[in-house]
Amino acid sequence: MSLEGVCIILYKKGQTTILLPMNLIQTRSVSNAVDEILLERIRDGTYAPGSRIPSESELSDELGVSRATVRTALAKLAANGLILRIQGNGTFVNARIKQASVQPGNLWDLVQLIEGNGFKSSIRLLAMKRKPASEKEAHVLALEPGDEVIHFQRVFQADERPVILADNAVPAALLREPLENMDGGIHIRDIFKNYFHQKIAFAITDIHSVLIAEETCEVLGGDAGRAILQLNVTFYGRNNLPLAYGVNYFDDSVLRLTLVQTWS
Amino acid sequence: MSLEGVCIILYKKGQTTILLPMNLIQTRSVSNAVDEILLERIRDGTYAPGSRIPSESELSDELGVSRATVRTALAKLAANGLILRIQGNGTFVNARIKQASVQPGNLWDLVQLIEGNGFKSSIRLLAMKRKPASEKEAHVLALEPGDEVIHFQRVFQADERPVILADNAVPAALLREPLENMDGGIHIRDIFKNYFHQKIAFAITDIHSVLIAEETCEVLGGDAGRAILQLNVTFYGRNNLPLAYGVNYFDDSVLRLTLVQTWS
DNA sequence: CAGTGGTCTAGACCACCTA
DNA sequence: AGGTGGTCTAGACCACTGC
Repeated sequence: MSLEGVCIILYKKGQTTILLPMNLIQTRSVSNAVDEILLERIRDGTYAPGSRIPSESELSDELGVSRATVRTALAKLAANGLILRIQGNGTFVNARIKQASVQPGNLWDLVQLIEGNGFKSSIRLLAMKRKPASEKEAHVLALEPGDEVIHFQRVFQADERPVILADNAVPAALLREPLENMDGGIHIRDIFKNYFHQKIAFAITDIHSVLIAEETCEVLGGDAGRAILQLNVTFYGRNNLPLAYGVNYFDDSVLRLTLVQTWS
Repeated sequence: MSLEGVCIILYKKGQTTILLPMNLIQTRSVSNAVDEILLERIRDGTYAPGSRIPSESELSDELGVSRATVRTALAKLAANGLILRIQGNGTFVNARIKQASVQPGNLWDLVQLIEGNGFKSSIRLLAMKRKPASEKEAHVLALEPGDEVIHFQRVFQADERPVILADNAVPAALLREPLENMDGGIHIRDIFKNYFHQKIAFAITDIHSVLIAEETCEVLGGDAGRAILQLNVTFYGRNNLPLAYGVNYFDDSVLRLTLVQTWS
């Protein structure tokens, strides 16, 4: 196998041997490594937009892995809309992908949403407190009336400009570690891992259109009375138990919510 | 192989042999057949919500196919959020899936959106005409000023009640068959196949929040000045060329736009 | 520890497209 | 006809989970 998955990946490009920068490596599996190599070649233009990339067998030979492994990597790229696969013809780089701002499976990832729109994202924690669950929160999180939740209010900023107002509620009973000095900027997956010792299995997102509320307008700015998007996200753990409920408001004239969907 | 993919599928359930109804069969591949069998077992409660389903090896033995084939079927179910897979433990039926109204890859499929909300869908063609492309349409469809488009205006109904106003534009130059007697109710994939001799490769959808326009309100009814969702969909062919541009308006208080997203 | 899902291989055949 | 992606197999090993 010509791929070393430990910390550095070597591969041949034409005649030369390339050392892939370590910061690109986030994988422990060969197919993920292949995925990252191909992704990098698409990004740096080695595989130009619209052009045909090498066939499965060629990639399999070049990288020294089986064709099945190449296929799982290609399947991931195709699912994210980066390549188009046409039976009997070849695999092509999707030239329109830049238009998309989020991956289909990451609608809840606000950082990705902001950066997919070409901004630099940052997060500011407005408030964090423990309080009884609202009726809606109790219903969604399957709590009894009076049960407490931890409530976070955060603002996501694009190039320092506030663009998303995010409210999140988590049952206080789930907390396992003290919340002091919590870094509001980390990924929700890690928040749950570090402070709640839970793994998130899936999320269900509701997309609504609403008139902007006064308090929201004060945070986000802009005209009163305009229509904005409201994304309600419920995160679930492994046994279908709800872990968190979030309500996110943002202006779709600033942040475009654009999804690519490949034909099955 | 104990599966016959031709038109009838036989499989064992406990001790009995089951004849799967023909109307459930839409596949020519073994893994699709397995997928449909498992889907049917989830729907009819053979695999109860939240429960653990048989392991990959058990399914592979029972159905007489290889484990890899079972895995591709399970991967499809997992991608649609119907099952949760936990390494070292098992595969579980997602008990919350009923809450979702659309599959992640089918945001543009308005029929699925309506039926996912539990209504019976029907489509009414309001107008169909040939006219010069608007500025926006010309831009999105890569047309020259003055080029003509075929313009459809349709209303999607949920239990006979109008819920979605859909405008679609297709470059007239792409038309290959006369459009008379066109059935506005068929799938867009088939419209393109039958009348344009084109295959759709992927779609890019933009989600916006807007105040309802007067004309839209006349069709959909309800309060003037309320916020509704606007989905702009561009369909592309194989070589990244745009094939159609659609603008869909609907009220998210009637039709919920809900997506399941499984954790990678 | 045994059983589960996750990864990978080497090889085979098929369906489809282009030339 | 030759090459492409699509499907399938049989077998192997690994990583993780729960007992």
